[in-house]
Amino acid sequence: MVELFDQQVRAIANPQRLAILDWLKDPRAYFREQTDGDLEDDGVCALLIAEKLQLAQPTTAQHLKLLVDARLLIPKKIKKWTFYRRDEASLAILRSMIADRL
Amino acid sequence: MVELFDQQVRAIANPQRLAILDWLKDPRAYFREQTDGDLEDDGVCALLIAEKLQLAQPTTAQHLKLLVDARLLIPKKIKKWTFYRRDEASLAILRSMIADRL
DNA sequence: TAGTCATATTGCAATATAACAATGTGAATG
DNA sequence: CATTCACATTGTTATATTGCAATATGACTA
Repeated sequence: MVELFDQQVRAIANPQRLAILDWLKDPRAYFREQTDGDLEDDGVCALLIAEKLQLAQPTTAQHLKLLVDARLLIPKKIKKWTFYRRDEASLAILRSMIADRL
Repeated sequence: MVELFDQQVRAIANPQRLAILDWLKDPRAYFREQTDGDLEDDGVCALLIAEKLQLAQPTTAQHLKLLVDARLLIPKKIKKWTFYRRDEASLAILRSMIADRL
């Protein structure tokens, strides 16, 4: 059994995943508009994230899964897309736990 | 070339190393007194840390080196011992950078 | 319903990490 | 000056991580 906290710290211990979290703070600043789904309210689709990361789709999917499993991103399926946005509540808790334990 | 920030985040992405950082906040609460070197002012010797981690000495040395390389711990050689204490300045910067980027 | 599109999953390679035993090193001690 | 002590380094093994190509899945579209 792995502590959620350890899992979360490992999730952010990677430049690509840190970049994703950072970009999703202000999706409109980093991603172009999408057809179905609002960049802010619904999140950013996996394809746009893969494109911006300059990584293959499966690699990006893996990073996204890791962040979702760690409860740092929230996925939302609409039609054939999956949109990802930050889990702000969880991130706030993580920030304060890190502040505590560091 | 690796960013210091990424190196530091990877350094804390490990339960053993997080424990070391935590214990060194209050060495007297977690470690017994040593012959040469003050637990607070000089730091805690590697042997005591290995013992508390319940890990072999080389494994502990590796964790300590990683933390020193990431500038999160400061080593101090006295006689035949090496004492380790927290690099509070560096840790404060890291905390605020994480708060920023998370 | 066949085909396409976005994403997920699987399998694989390369590299990194975490552990240990064995050994090296440099200071202290008999 | 040989030995011991504390720690560092090296070599090895097992596992985790990060990337990709190939393929599966599930939803739309013609």
